Amino acid sequence: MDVKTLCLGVLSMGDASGYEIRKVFDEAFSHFYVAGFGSIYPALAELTREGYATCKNIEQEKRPAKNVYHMTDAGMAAFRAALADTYPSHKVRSDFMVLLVFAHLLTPAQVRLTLQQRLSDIEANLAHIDSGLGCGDSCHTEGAKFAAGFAHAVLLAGKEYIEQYKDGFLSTLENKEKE
Amino acid sequence: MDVKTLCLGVLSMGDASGYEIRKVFDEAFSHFYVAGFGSIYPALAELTREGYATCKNIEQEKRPAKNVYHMTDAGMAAFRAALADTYPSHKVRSDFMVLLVFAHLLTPAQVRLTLQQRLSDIEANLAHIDSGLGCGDSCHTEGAKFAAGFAHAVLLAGKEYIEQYKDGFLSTLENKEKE
DNA sequence: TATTTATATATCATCATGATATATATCTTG
DNA sequence: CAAGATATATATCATGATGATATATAAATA
Repeated sequence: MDVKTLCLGVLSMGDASGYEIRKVFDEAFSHFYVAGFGSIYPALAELTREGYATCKNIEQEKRPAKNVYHMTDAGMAAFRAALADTYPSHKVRSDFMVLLVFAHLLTPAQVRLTLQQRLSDIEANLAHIDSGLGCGDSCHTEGAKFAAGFAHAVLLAGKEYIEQYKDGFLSTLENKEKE
Repeated sequence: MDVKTLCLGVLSMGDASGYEIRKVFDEAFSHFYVAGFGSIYPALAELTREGYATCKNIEQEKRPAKNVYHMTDAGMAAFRAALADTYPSHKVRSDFMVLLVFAHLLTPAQVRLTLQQRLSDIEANLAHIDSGLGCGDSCHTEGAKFAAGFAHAVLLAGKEYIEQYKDGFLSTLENKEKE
């Protein structure tokens, strides 16, 4: 699934500017998709060119003007078709796990810090879901709740695994170092 | 962390051709990093150009010749430096979760299939780790074992969540459809 | 015998990333 | 109160990753 399709998804929840779409990615979608301005603005420009969205320049008081995008019927049809055609892949790209696999090339202190950083990131993510932002104001559907629950369960399992095995792992690394 | 750095990591475990490096990505690293030929070959070419690896063309009987890469001391130093400088990020890109969030735009049958596909992918991943390939022949270090255990715990939690809440979720979607 | 799978490398258009630039206004902190 | 940080808003660009395609051979399978 590309950023263009996901922008259509955000627009299916209501009209929005590029900046507002980015906030949805950052807040509601952050547990399963990352996208920045560099992807979103070109995507919106092409959706407009293809007739899947229309763009209206809105003047604001005490704020810069914004370009608000609105999804067309063709856009909605394209989004439904894209969903029906999407395989439910689930990919992880984890520098955390790379550091673990090559832990023997780091000092035990560096590995300890790595584990602590991952733990505090997980805790921040869990807090984000618990606060309700993981769903977003915009999407309080059954599907969004199920997705948030899934993300929560997965994060919690990772946290518990690290907490349970961290000390044993670090001791082993420290002993190997002495040899 | 880019593909170039991870290729250095694979070479730190022993000399290898591009094709063999790809197999390591596919087998040992598949739970946290995806990379194909299109990324690996250019990365190896640049590592050679930078003096971090040397390349030797090896003729084989009944097989095409291969370019075997060997890490230099400068390459090892660069790899250690890159590890020390890497934040332990952990990013998910999940079309599965996108489909969940927009489940109201699919039929309940499509959502059911989506959940089944994810479950069988998770089961395949768990079996891969249980078989020992998740660590790879090459890396049977403490770090690789810890990483494999982490991946296993996270996958299992996802599987259990889906199994536990799947039926309730699908019933709700079916009831909403009747309205 | 025919097809698929495995070994092996290379290239390329398309897409995503992350940084940088620009401009203004509000909020916070010392 | 002034300085700096944060929030609103968009655009661009070099670099890097993706996924597909091309090419060639041999072994395994049907």
